[in-house]
Amino acid sequence: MSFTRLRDHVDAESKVDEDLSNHRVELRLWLRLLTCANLIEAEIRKRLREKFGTTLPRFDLMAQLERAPDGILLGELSRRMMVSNGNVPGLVERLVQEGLIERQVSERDRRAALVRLTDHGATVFAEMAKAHSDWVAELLAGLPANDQKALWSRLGEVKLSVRAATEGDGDAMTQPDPEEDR
Amino acid sequence: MSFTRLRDHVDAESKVDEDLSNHRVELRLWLRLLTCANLIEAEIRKRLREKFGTTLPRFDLMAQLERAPDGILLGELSRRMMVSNGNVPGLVERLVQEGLIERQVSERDRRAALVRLTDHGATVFAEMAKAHSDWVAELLAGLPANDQKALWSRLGEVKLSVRAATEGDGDAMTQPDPEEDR
DNA sequence: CCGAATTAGTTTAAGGTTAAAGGAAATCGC
DNA sequence: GCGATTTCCTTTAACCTTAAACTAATTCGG
Repeated sequence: MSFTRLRDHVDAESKVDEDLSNHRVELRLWLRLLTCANLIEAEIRKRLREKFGTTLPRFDLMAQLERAPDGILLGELSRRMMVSNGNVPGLVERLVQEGLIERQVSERDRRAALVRLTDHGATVFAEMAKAHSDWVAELLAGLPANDQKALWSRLGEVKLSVRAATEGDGDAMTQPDPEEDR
Repeated sequence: MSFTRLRDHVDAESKVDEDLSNHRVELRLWLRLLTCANLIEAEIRKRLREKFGTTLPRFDLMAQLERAPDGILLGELSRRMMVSNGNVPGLVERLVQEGLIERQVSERDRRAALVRLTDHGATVFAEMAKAHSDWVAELLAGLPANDQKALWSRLGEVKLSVRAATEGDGDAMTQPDPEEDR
C-alpha cells in the first residue's frame, strides 16, 4: 500500500505551516512503517503457502491456541487475533477439517465453544513456528541488534500514541498485544 | 495479528543459543511493528468508511492516480499499490461506477488502458487526502518530532534488510515505495 | 419467576486478496 | 511475414475480512 502526498513547504513559522510540516513527517513515517510491514508480511505469507500450504490467518489462529493449552473461547480468539467475530467460525471450520484443531461445546454454557490444538496440530505448529522464527530472523538480519532494540522501544511509543488517540472514540475492543510484544 | 512464541532462554554462549536469543529479539520487533501498523491501518479504514463511505484500497488507488495526472496503466497501478494484478479490474470498475475515475483504452496499444481521476474524483480525493493526513498526524502526535525522524531512518534499514533477504527468491515484482517513503 | 438486557456465536452481503489460467494484442527473431 | 514469445489485462476459484443482522443461551432486576 501507499498513498497521499502533500506538496507543501516546511520551515515556516505560522502555526498552520508548522502543522503542515508535521503532517509530512508523520505521513512519511506512516508510509514507511506500512511499507516495512507489508514487505515482511508478504514474504511470510508466501513462505507459509509454499513450505506449509497454509495461510497467515491459520498460522496466527494456531499460534493463539498453542499458548492456551486448555482451550480458548471463540470470542477471546477473535479478540487476540484482532479480527472481527464473524471471521472466526469459517477459519475454525477449515482447521477442524484439516484435523489441526478441535471444537468442544461447553457443558456449563451451551453458547460457548472451546477450541484447542489437536496433538497433530501441535506437532505441525511447532514445525511452522520454528520456520517462521527463522524467516523473521533472516529478514531482519541486516539490522544490528542494538538498532533492533531501539526500534522496538520507539515502536512502543508509537503504540501508546495511537492507543491514546483512539481511546474512547467507539473503540469498544481494546486489543491485547501479541504475547511477545509487551 | 499476532503469533508465535518461543519459550527459550537467553544468556547462553553457544552459537545455537545465541541464535535463539536473536530470534526472540527479531520476533518481538516484527510483532510490535505489525501491531503498530494494524492499529493505525484499522483506525484509518474505520474513518474512511465513517467519514467518506470509502475503503482503504479505493483511497490508495485514487492516491496513485492523483500523482499521475496523465493517467496510468493498470499494471503500473497494481505494482505501485503492491497488490496483484487481478485485484485491479474490480477496484477500477467500482470507482468508475462511482464516477471518481475514468478508463480509456489506448489507441496505440489496444491491450492497454489508462485510468485517471475525473474532475469530481480529484475534488473528492483532495478532501479525503487532507483528512487522512490530519488523522495520521493525530495518531502519531504522541511522538516527539525527533523520535519520528529516528524511527523513519531505522525503518529504512529494515526495508533494506528485508529487500536484501528477499532478493532473487522469485521476487519478480520488486515493489516501488510509496512516493513519500524515499 | 419472567421479561429485558447481555453475551456467545453464526450468518449474510459486500468487498478485498491471491495464484493460476486464459485471451488478446504487440513484438521479437529469423 | 509469421510463428514464438512477451506483455497487458481479465477471469476464476478459493479464501479472508468486515459490519450488520440474527439466533440462542444466560443473567439480571424486580
